[in-house]
Order: sequence, then C-alpha cells, then structure tokens
Amino acid sequence: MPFAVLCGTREHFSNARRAGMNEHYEPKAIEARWQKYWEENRLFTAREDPSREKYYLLEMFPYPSGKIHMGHVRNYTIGDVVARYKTMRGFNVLHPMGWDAFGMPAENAAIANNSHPARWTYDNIDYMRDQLKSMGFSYDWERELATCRPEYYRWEQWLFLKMYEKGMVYRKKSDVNWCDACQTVLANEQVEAGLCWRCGTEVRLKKLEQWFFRISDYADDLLEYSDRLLPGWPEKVVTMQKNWIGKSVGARILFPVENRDITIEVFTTRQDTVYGATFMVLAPEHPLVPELARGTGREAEAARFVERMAKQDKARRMAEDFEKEGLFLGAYCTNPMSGRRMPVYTANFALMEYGTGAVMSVPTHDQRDFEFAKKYGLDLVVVIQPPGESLDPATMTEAYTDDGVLVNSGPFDGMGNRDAMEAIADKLEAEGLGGRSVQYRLRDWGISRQRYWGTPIPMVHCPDCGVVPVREEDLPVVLPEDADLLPGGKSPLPVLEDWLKVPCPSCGREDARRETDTMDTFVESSWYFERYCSPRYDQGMFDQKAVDYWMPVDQYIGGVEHAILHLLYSRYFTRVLHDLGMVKFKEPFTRLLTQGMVCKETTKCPEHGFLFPDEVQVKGEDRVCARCGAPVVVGRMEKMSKSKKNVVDPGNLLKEYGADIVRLFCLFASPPERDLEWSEAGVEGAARFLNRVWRMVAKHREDVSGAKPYDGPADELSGAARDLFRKVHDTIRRVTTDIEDRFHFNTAVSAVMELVNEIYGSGGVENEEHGREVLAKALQTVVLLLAPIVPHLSEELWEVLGNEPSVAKAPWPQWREDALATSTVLVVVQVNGKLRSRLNVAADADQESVKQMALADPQVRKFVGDKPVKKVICVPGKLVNVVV
RNA sequence: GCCUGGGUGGCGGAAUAGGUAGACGCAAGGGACUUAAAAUCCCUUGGGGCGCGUCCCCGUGCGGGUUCGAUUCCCGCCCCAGGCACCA
Repeated sequence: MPFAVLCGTREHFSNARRAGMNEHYEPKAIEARWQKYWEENRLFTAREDPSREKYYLLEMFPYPSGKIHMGHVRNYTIGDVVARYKTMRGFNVLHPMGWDAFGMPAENAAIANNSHPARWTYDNIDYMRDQLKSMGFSYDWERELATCRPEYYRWEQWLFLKMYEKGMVYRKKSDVNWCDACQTVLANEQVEAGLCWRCGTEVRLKKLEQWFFRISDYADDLLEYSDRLLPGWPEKVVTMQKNWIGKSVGARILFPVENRDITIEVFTTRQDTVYGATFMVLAPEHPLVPELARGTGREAEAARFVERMAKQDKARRMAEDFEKEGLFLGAYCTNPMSGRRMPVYTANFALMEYGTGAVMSVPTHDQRDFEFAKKYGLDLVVVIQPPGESLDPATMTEAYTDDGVLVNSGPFDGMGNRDAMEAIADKLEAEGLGGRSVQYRLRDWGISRQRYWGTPIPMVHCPDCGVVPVREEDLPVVLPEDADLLPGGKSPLPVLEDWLKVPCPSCGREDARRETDTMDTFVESSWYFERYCSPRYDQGMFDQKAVDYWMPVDQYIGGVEHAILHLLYSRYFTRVLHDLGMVKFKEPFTRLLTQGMVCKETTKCPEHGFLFPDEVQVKGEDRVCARCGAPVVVGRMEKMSKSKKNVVDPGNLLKEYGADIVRLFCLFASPPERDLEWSEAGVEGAARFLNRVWRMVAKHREDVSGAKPYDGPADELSGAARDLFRKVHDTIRRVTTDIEDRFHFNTAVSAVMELVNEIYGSGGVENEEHGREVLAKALQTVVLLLAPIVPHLSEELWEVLGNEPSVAKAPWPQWREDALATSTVLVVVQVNGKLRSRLNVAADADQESVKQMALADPQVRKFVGDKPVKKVICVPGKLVNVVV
C-alpha cells in the first residue's frame, strides 16, 4: 500500500502542498489566475478557418442597465457551457458579446442623476464587462460592440437608405400608440393589453407622421418558414409568432348601398354564411360612417357616437366583458348574394385596423353578431344546419359556428359549408362581387421614436424637395452626444439648431432640417449577430466572407420574453438582407433555446411592503422585518424583479462564492428551459460538491502521479478497476448525450456526481492491475467533463494532474463500448406485471434459460402458485413477466 | 374563450424508443472523527402494514380505456404558469 494511504489525509495534504496544491479549494485565487491566462493567451479569439467546421453560439446581448442580474447569469452560463463543449468537440466556435446600448432607461437615468445618457451607458458597459469577465465566460472580447457607437449605427442608417430606395420603408400619417410617460410612439408589439410594455401607462392614439418598415410584405414568408424551417425552435415560440402574424384566409365581398353610388367592402372568413348576413357593421372610425349618416337625420347622433367611441380607451375596449354598443346609421345596403336589405350600423366591436373596417354580420353563425342582434332586435336567418339537427332562430341561445350543410342559400342549398366556401368565392369572383382574400393581423413596423438616445433616421426635410435621403457618403448622421435632455425627458434634437440645420442633399437649399425621430432600438438588435462576424469592418455592414462563413447562428439562447418582438424582427431583417442580395440565408437562427426565468419567493412586511432578502431577519423558525420586527409574509415563487424585491445580486454571489459555484448551481437546479428556483441551500450544495472534487484530486494525487490514464481494452481489467473503468465510460456517455441532445446540464452534473461518489468509494483500486492508470483516467475524466461547466476549477485541477493548459482546448473524452459491457445483468421478474423478484444472470444467457430461472425462483413460484402460466414475456437483459 | 407548457417524496428535480418510479442534490435523522463545535466521511429517509423480510398493500393531479405491463399512449375532466384575445 502506498505510503500516503497508510498515513491518512493529513499526509496527503502536506504532500499536496509541497507540490503546489493548496489544501483548500479557494475559488477567488483560482478564478483570477485563469481569467488572466485566457485573456493573455487570447484563448477564445475566433478566426475564420474554412478548413474547420464552424459553430456560432449566441446569447441575446444585454441592455447595459447598470449591473448584471441573475437572468443574465443563467442565460450566459448556459451559453458558455455549450460554447466550451463545442470547442472541446473540435468546432471552430464563435461566441461574441456586446451591448444593446440605445434606449430610454439611459435617458431616464440621465435625468435622475443629472448625467448624460452616453456617460451613463458607457460607465455601465465598463462595469458590466468586468462582471461578465469575472464569471469566466469564454467570449471573444475582441469582437465586442456597442450599438450606440457611430461605427455601428452608421450601417444601420446605410441599410435604412437602401430599404428606402427599394420602397421597403415609407412614411405615413397614422394613428399611433402614444405613451405620455415615455413621450414616444410604441409599435403594436409593444402595447400589452392597452398599456405601455415598458412603464405600464395607458396608451392613447395620436396622429403623427411616422416611418414604417414593410414587414407585412413578409408576413406569408415568415409564416411559411415558421412551419417548415424552424424545427430547432421551441414549438411554443413558433406558435406565438404564427398567432402574432395571424393569417386569415377568406373573401372580400362588395355590398352596394341603397340609393347611393357607394359600395361597402367587407372581409370575411365565412363567405359560406353570406346568405345569412342580415345587417352591416362599420367601425366607428370608418370613413363611410359620416357619409352614410348624411341626409338621414342621424348625422348629429352618429357624430356624437363616433366621438364617444373614440374616447373609449383601448384597454377597456379589449376587456372581455365589454358591452357591445352600436348605432343605426339610417342607411341600407344590399346583400349581393341573397338580395336582402341590410341596415347599416356602426359599432364599437368593429375594428378599423383589421380587414376593411367593415363586417357583414351573420348573427346565427357568429357569436359577436349574435349578441349584437339580440340587443338591437335584428333578424336571424339560419344558413348552416348542423348534422342531424335543425336550428331554429327563435330558440337559439348562441351562434352555431361549426361545420354543417347550407340552407336558405339559394343555389348552394345542400352543399357542405367547406365546399360552399370555395363555390361562393368562385361565384363572387365570376360576378365581380368580390373575391378571395387573405388578411394578416401583423401590421407594418412603425420605427419612429420621438426620443434622443437612439439611431438618427438619415433623412432631411427640405421645403422644396420634401423628404430627401441623406447621401450615403455623408453617413453616419452622428447623434450629438453633447446635447442635454429637455424637461420631461423630451428629445433635444428638434431644438438643436446646429445639428438640425443642414443643406438639402438634393437641391442644396440651406435651410433644410434633419429628421429628428430616432429608430426603435429593436432595429439595432435585428442585425447585430451579422455584425459580430466582422465587427470592425468599415466598408459595409459586414464582410461578406465572414458572414458567409459564420452565419447563420447555430444556437441562439435567450429569454422567452423576446419570442415575438426581437425574434420576429430579426427574421424579417434577415429576409430584407437576403432580398438585397447581401446574405444567402433567410433564417438567422437555426436553433433556439428559450431559458426559463429565475424565480425566488417574495417577502413582504405588513408595514414596509416588499422586502429585499437582506431586509429579512431570521429569528428561530420565523422571519421578521429587519426594520420593525413584524413577521414577514412569504409569498409564492415569482420571477425575480426589482419591484418585488425578490432579487439576488450576482455581484454579491461572486464575492461570496466565486463564479464556478454560481455557474454550477444555475445548471444543476433545473433544466434550462424551465424556471429556476433560487435556493441558498442549493448554492451551498454546489459549493460542497466542488470542494469534494477538489479534495478527491488532492487525496489521489500521489497515487496517480506519473500514471498514464488507462485507455486500453476493458477485458484486461478486473475487480474494482474494471468497475471503476465502466463507471467512467458510462459517465462520459451520459454527460455527452445529455449535453449534445438536449442541453440537460442538470442530469449531466448528476452523472459526474455519481462518478465522484464512486471514486470516493473505490478505496484500494490503485492496488489492482492497472489500478493507478484507471484511477488517473477517472480523475482526468471528471475534470474534462466538468471543464465546460466549472472552467476555472477544471483548469486548475487539469494542471494539478500533470497536464499542460488549457483544458478548454483539450479534446472531449470518448466512451468505449467495450468498457460499458457487464458480465452479468440484473433481470427483474414480474408476475402479472408486478415486480416480484430480481435475478443476476450472465449477460450472454439465452432467453430460454433466463425464463426457466425466473419460473424456478421461489418468490415467483409463491405468486404463481398452481395457477397455469399463460404466457411469459421476455425483454432480453431487462425483464421477465410471467402471466398467469 | 383559443393556443402553448406543466402537475411525480418535506423541497429542486430524475426516469425520451411503454419495461425496477423517486437517479443526483437539498432538507431531516442517526453514526464516525473531535475536549467541543464547524468542516469532513459513512448510513437511513414516498406512505401504510405486519410475522421486520431477497415481505405485503397503496402510490406519478382526477376518472375511464388500450396493454402481459402505463409517470410514458388514447378519451374525458380539474388545477397552475405563460402567450393571444370583440381579428370578422
């Protein structure tokens, strides 16, 4: 027995210390050391190399809000494991990081601190960069970018001009969603239930001249690819995008107005019910409303109604219990199919933004129309009969919206309604009464923002020439960084005369003025992944060769909150670049992982409201408010948020535990796509495990020094060495498949924990034939498998075990099939499906003998008794089920 | 209302070709080491029952079904989370 084992752990430690291994695991020293090593050796600098297979791993870049939060830590830890794993698997990995640096919080903070958005932003970037570096993420920092720098946004302006040239951008006066608090316009996507997505203020409509991107031109393409070409995306996200695009296939139908030379056009998805249309409803904003009311004696009433509806705020109008209200305009139109005379109403449930703003109402087969008809006593005509039933308008309590057979529909009677849809669409087209039509919920992307801290829109307003694009050679239009914000957070751009006044690019007139709107910050984040491929390139948006090599992103990782906005815009932008001939692909992100939220229970004091974790004191079993001593109400697990104060600051965690422990906890506590519940005890557990790994290496270091990790055939081993060798390879297999197939790092970590437990329990293995080599293999494997997860500790132990740095560039271990084989297998025996016994049988035993062994087993016989055996089911190497 | 997920011990979570439910960790309990504590190491731990066993019964939200066998597949419900919502 080696000297060290006889003498116990104390001797081990002194040996270890003599050779330079610290007795205790000290994360801080180790982490600083290896972060420096990585940086000095430019270990994660990515270079194009066509001879190697590339892997582009991207995490959603952060907004530089001040300091990183747990959501960042989790997101970037997941990404880092994949990046490091892929590197070890031999891929040429691109793993960049940067800053989504424009946006309103910078302006708000500047006002609050009497500072400047630029100052605030750059300071935050510096601080957060340090934080990310101290997490040990394997970013190629040489590619870092910040979207608020002119070198970045000049290419965004350049693209804007290209799009303008191609008619992909336009300007129009329109009702926009206006947030008074933010003093700006919001895209439809940024309005949540009638409230501003950022500050929760009620959004109101305002008429403004706005710039729009024609994203709706791509609605069908975006939709089609959602189904066919995004298999690497979570179904949930694809579904959300599909719903958002909201394609409806139907028909346009023209309804002539009685005694007037006016036609009302409607869009419907149920042209099969056209014979049942008994009245017409127009949106209150519909231009025909005042016109139709004219001369009917109802003008004043109609005007009052429209005004009142306009004041109904959007939030209430969308509420479920909202009362349907309408007004008869005094006019009639004619149903072109049935010839029926239909009264024309205006009503609050018709939306001007969708379809044509007019609805043919079929109260028998549409629930909204049904409710409206009941309220105003309008006619009901059944035109679809359900199979085996006969609806009677007099007794109907709700609309029938399912399939059936047409009645009261002239030549279409007796036809199935699905067929009737086509037949009626044909007839409409043939007779010029309308035709097939497709509508989308998705509307064009309004990108104008009346804010300062954003990319200036490169346009000029000339009194003579109108709106004129800035000349390409005059880019970038630099945002003046010395401007001070106006009271109320208003943009200073419209009053900055020096900046504002510019000669007209077209006629040269001196008093032209710049566009003062800036772009929605979602524009910057719609192409940053392409810019990362060649971030310093100054001849265009990106270097073609670099983009051809790196793009598309192989794996994108971020929060599900961007499922619609950012991801849809990015897909749209990539199509624009594609159609401009700049990229060869349409989808930017091949695979997408949306990680769950980081949650923690809330704590609330009856007096002081929500409490931060450090405002809660533990008194025995109870928790009390640190300020007033009142018992704390512990709420349910919720997403960490400043407003609920249930937050944990990664900065403090880093100080207390170091990066590896925090990383390990984030990965081990739950699989990435699910929510992560914060647990202090869990972090302690992670710390304990890493200490255990450290001590394991310290303990066995002497045993394995000079021993070459065993890589020979399994059958030259026996006893404990053979068992350990099997466990090593089984662990390699499990960890590899867990990471490779489904990013289940939690089970990967469990597997390594099992291996570590086994090594602890394998005392004496070093005395076996090849025992020291197998032990060396086991220790080395633990370190290699942990390398992507806890990189600093792994680097340190890799070196301690006598290897040259860096483990980050070491090849990922391979498992040997022959090592996994066992001489005997455990076969479970069931009687009628219930577990009754277990048998250890030779791995190569034939089925018949296993069956006989099972039937002979005393436990089995007890349950079989003298009942006749009907059937015996054998699953080789696993199970025997005796059916009696 | 519609569309996604999800419901498994005291807790986080395992079990992805239908085949030993509860891996791994946390918490709890017991033991070893220590003058003592911390740390560490080892053991126990779904519920119930008794003859304490290689024992029996129950058990993966609820109710049915398919199957030799169901956490896994099918049908019908309940609950939780997220998304969409008067979109014609």
